[in-house]
Amino acid sequence: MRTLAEENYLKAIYNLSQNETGATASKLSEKLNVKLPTINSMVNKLADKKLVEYQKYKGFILTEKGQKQALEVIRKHRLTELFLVKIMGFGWEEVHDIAEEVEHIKSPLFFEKMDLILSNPKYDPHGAPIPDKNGKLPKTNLKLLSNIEIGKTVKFVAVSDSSSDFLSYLSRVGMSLYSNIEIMDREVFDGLLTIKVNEITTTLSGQVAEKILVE
Amino acid sequence: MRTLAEENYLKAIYNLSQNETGATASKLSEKLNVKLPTINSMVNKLADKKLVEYQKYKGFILTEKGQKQALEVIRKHRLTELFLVKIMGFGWEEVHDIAEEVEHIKSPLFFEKMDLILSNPKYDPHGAPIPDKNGKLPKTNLKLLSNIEIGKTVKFVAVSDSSSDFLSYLSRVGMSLYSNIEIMDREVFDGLLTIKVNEITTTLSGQVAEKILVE
DNA sequence: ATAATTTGTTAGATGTATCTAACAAATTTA
DNA sequence: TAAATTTGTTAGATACATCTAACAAATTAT
Repeated sequence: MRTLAEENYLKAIYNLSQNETGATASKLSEKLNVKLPTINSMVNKLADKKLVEYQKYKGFILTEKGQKQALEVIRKHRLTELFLVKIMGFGWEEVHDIAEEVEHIKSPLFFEKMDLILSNPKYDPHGAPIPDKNGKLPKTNLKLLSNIEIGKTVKFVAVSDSSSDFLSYLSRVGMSLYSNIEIMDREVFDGLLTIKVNEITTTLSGQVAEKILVE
Repeated sequence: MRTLAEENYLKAIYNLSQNETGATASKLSEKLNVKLPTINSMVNKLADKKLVEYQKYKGFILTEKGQKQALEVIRKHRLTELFLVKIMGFGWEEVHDIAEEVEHIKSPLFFEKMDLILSNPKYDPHGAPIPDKNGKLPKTNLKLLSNIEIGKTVKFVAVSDSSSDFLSYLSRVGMSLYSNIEIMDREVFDGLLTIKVNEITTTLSGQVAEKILVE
């Protein structure tokens, strides 16, 4: 049986692989808060199980089997987040940590019921796509708010950081998913951004703008 | 931090202590599906942590601290069962196994929200009392259906077996919680019981009658 | 292109939870 | 009560997931 640690490694490798930089030992180490030698021995085990492929001193990639398993866990995570928000009344900034625990529940029935109650949802409360039962992801074509030209108006559809701190900050400045954002101005020096959301003009730092996904 | 195994031992010891026979190593071994030497070393650890008291070759009892922790887990289990039935639409025969997993979620917020949604419920879907936040249990005065005199009418308020097999059987013969049961006849030889529920006459074996709690 | 730094690996230890084999105590049975 | 059985304990092994210390390879900087 898949252990808790294994599930977390698969998920982390999957998530890192989505970035251009790919999944390396040190990145995993940082992400999972685990020392490098531990990463090494665990990845060796995952390789023995044909879940990841790797060669010494190169990065890791998930095999098809590994990716399928990673997506199962991610499906559980995202379904849970949406369930927590829609059915249980949590705020979008509260659900990440709870879902990190719930995603490891084995019972398929539990998640099938969530899926049913939520009517086969496609996106979680942070705009991330929910893989379907076969691990298929809805295609999305997202851009970073930090790259949009001045003058354009875009729709806020996802965040790339689900931490409570970040999401609370967004809520505090009145930004919520699916609102329209008009790009008023951008400071060349540091990317400081002036935007208009719901008739209100706000200023966001470059770091924040990089975590906001729009279309 | 409390481990998963620890929580399961505390819960099992608590449950066994409720029976007259008390919690012994071999009973725990059977209940947890773990060999005797494992029980031994685990109970030693729990004793080091002042969660149980025990002397060699005697049974175990929970300390106040151990009992408090056991009741926390039991609270989570029973809240979860009720949530699964009332909010998620599961049948009472489906929820035990799922709750066995969910009860180990750490997030207090998750269970506080369930408690809120369910309005501080007092009983789970099997009639078992839900400990409150301080570990207090509502007093109940239950009798076994197998001990009720012929001619009496009683109310079905709980079961002592939450397994899917048992509960599906009860549903199949039309018995659900809070229905009134009239004792028509009892066979002296084997306790075979004839009862009337909702105008329908049914026969239950002695073993089944022992798992049905009434008042 | 060599030195310094970063990144990755090996070796060996630790804590948790489990096991089997061997034995000891308590209880039951003849 | 002595033998048989059941129940409990000790000793030692194993798998998992982690660690530190030491070293090796790859990358970057001088």
